[in-house]
Amino acid sequence: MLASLLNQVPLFTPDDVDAFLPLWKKRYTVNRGDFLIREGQVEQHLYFVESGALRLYLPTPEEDICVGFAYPNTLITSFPSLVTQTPSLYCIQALRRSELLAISKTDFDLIQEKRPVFMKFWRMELEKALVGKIEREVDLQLPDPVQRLERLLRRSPHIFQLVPKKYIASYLRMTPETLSRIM
Amino acid sequence: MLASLLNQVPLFTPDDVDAFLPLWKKRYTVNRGDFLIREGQVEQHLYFVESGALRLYLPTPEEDICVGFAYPNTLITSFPSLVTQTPSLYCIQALRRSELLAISKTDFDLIQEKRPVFMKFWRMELEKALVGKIEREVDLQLPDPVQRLERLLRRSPHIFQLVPKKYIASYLRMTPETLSRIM
DNA sequence: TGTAATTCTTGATTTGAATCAAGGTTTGGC
DNA sequence: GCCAAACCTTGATTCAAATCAAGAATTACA
Repeated sequence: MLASLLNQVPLFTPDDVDAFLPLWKKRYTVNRGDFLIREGQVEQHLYFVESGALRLYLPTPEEDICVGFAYPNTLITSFPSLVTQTPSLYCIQALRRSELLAISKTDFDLIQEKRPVFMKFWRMELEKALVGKIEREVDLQLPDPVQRLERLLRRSPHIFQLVPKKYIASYLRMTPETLSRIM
Repeated sequence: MLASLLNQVPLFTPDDVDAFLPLWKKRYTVNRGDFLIREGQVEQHLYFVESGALRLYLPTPEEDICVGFAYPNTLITSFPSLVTQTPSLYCIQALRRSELLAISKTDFDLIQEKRPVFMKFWRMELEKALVGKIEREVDLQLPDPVQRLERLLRRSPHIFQLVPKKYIASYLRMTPETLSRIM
């Protein structure tokens, strides 16, 4: 599953893939409600979702702010914590029973040093992620809830099947009631 | 100016810096109101601001949505367009007379291939940018305008000196009237 | 499969930011 | 240094989304 995805990356030779796959050493199965990481912990892993669904959110005194979702074939981590190795402000919680593969930061850093193609790969992934966040930044600034919804429907229609609407409402910075009324 | 900044990057040897600096070939001086890039153009450069101030925004039928600022010692570009080499949705406009240095995408890509340290440098810059955007994503989701303002005041107090408040208001997704009332 | 917990929907009401408007201030350019 | 343009402030009013509330539908899992 991860294998077939990596084999589709034009950058990688079969040998690159063979060097990479064994680094995804840990296999996690989490139940609905379980946490991959909680606020205060330092993120040590990058996760690949094989099955299930998860939410990434910032807990605040008032309410949780949902900032992302993960589902099969996507990567997830508490990125700021992983990069800076400081305590995470974010939590990652399973919305249903989920299976994940994990690679440690150490192993990931090492293979980037050993094989430049992985640094290039990661650079490209970061560029894609940044482009996505820039689009998201615009989405969040739209004053009209209907427009915000439309843009998410266009960009990620599948998440409406995978994730309870109340989390999507938070992600779209509106109440569940408002989302329900405009859907 | 750019030189002294690059010399502070621990990653770089003096030789790296010597190889990099000459690639910043073009020098632009733009007047207040001038555009570095307009919607529809394909971004070819990464810019370094030596003096002045600029805004990065998405023009929409209703209103401009301000998504960023640049000021001395910062980099700016229409990132999605630069990376994907597709027409830019964004505009970059000078808010006052500004002086910039520019490196072409081609030269930047080449030096990353030639000298791995530049790939590493760029990866780190991308990581920083992504962490910044993740913080910004949370800022934008805060329902209370006062909290949004507070977070910007904490993170970038200097821009209040550099940029007209009406653009800051847009950046904070509120009207100039609201910003004026809460400042 | 049955039952409890969770999530979703719909209606009534409140509230706070947007809008509209006008006067005052600062800034840019000649 | 002067003038026009741009920007900011403040007040009155409007309006759309949040809140409050309750019942319906769906989902989890024993």
